[in-house]
Amino acid sequence: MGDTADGLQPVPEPSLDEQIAVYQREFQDLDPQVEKVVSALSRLNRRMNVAYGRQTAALGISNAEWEVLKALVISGAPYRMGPSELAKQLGLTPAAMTHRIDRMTAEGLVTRERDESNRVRVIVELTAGGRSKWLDAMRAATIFEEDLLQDLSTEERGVLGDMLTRLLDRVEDLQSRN
Amino acid sequence: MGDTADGLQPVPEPSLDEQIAVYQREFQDLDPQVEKVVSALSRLNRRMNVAYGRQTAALGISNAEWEVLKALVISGAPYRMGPSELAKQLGLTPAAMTHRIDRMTAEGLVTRERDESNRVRVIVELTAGGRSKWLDAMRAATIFEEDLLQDLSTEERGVLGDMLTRLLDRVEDLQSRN
DNA sequence: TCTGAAGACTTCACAGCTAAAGTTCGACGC
DNA sequence: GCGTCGAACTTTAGCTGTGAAGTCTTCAGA
Repeated sequence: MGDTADGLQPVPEPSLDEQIAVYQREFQDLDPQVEKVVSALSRLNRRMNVAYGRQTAALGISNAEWEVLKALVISGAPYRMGPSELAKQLGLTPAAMTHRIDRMTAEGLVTRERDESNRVRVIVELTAGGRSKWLDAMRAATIFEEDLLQDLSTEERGVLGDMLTRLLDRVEDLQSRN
Repeated sequence: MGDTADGLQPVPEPSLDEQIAVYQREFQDLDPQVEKVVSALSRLNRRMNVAYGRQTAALGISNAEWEVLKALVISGAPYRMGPSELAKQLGLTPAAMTHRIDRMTAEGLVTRERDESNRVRVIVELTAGGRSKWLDAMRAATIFEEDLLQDLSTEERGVLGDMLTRLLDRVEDLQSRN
């Protein structure tokens, strides 16, 4: 018996267009143009996360930890944020944030201390080591990202960034009105 | 003392451009155009997953389960796949797939049986109920997706789909060569 | 000053994933 | 035939996340 043992084909991974063609057969009122955009977005993101994951793993941190480092750097000097603030930005529950900060503190990437001027609050602060890890990850990431966009001209990059920003505004708008 | 208790601002969520501006201060050789594209992609995807999650939750299934239903439908009639095939497509380990199939079998979304022609293999098959859930989720999803893209003209949608597809091809190429 | 309410974080119980070891079956060489 | 290898799935242990309850602190009003 050959490759296809009756019920199960190998199916390595259907191409985007194949996938959409099947969807159209199964679900008539589907706009293939819309579906192509959202399917590509979703696949692209999964692939990119895999790529980032490999890079951060090579640096001895996890993708999750890199997210925290990024948020702290983005907050600007002196690189301090509260756990719930971090949690909100990363889309996590405060409980998960507590655990992540535990781990990152143990690894020396951040410090955690009580805010003495308001003892309910906790201040998470980036350490020099954490900042240096961020830099390393950033260098690797930008190389990958430049590589990813290499086939797009400068104009195309601008157009793409603009359209994605508009989608982002739109989805934030949709979500704020519940 | 006002809003800003020394070290901690409220910072609801920095806009994309604010974020990139800070990045540029902290990391000189950053191409803001590239960064805008990748940051928008990442944020957009997170928001979209939240939206999908709400919709599938309203139907009584999880996002994870919806992914499985989609893969089975995409495989075409008779909607059968092996666990490891599914795992590969969804980017999961076989172990995770086993658990998901356990749950989905218990919920009547799929059936699991041994392939009698090759008793090492297992066949996961979509049930009528599972197919109907897929349809419900699909209806909700297309409404949301159409809504999301509403500000883009038909031409723009085409251009966006095309550019994203090129990025996808590129990232797959980068990953296949390890 | 005391009390109640609200906010910020942590703790607890549990769900879902990964990595690695285990099980079962089929294929191949002797 | 028989033993071994390899493939496909499952099982187990441990990690990371969620939701809900708990603790500690601050603030406003009696």
